[in-house]
Amino acid sequence: MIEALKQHYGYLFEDDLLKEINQVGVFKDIPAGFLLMDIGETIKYMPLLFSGAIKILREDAKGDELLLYFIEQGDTCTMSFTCCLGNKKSEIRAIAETDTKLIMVPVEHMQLWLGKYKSWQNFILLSYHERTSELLEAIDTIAFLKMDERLLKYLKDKAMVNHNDVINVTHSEIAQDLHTSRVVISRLLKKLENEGAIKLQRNQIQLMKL
DNA sequence: ACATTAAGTGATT
DNA sequence: AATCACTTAATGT
Repeated sequence: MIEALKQHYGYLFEDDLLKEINQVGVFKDIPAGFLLMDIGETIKYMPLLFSGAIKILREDAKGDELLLYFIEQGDTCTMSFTCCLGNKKSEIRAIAETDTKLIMVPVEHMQLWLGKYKSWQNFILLSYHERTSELLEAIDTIAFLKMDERLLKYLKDKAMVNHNDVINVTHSEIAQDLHTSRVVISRLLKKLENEGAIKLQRNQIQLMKL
């Protein structure tokens, strides 16, 4: 496992830190669709991604979801950091978008390492910055883009994290992520298909031009 | 062959 | 852009 760590995080962390991560972390193989963290749960571990992607969702009062952003390799969940300081509960839901390999580090080490390792400090600050940017982007998307533009962005993002232009989703799953109705998605997808941007099949969408 | 789930469509608000 | 109501198509048992 230490080799895998070095391979993915060696360029970020010094050897001593890698060793510590290796000692206290738990390596996990997560299948696509697995619920990693739900709203209201206390966060005990922070994930360091090796490969794959995780989607981060917000939920409204009715239980409907809204996709905020994806986390990819080299990323961590900043929420886990914020929460461990105040022992707060998660305000987001995290679901594995693809099969994902990651290492779970107990949160109590995070603060310790902040003082001990400069590289860890940088990593946390940088992650913070990246997450904040992505949140702002998510807000912009919801506030300023129309549904057809949001859909197109969604498809592109999805293709990117999956490293594949063929996406396996149903229209209603998209509708859930974008917090709209299936009918609307079906219509917009149909329009995109007529424009030649995508190709539709049952449970599958192929992106033609990006 | 039948039931279930996914997707397409017109009409209305 | 959302909702309803209905149709058609694909898929599982």
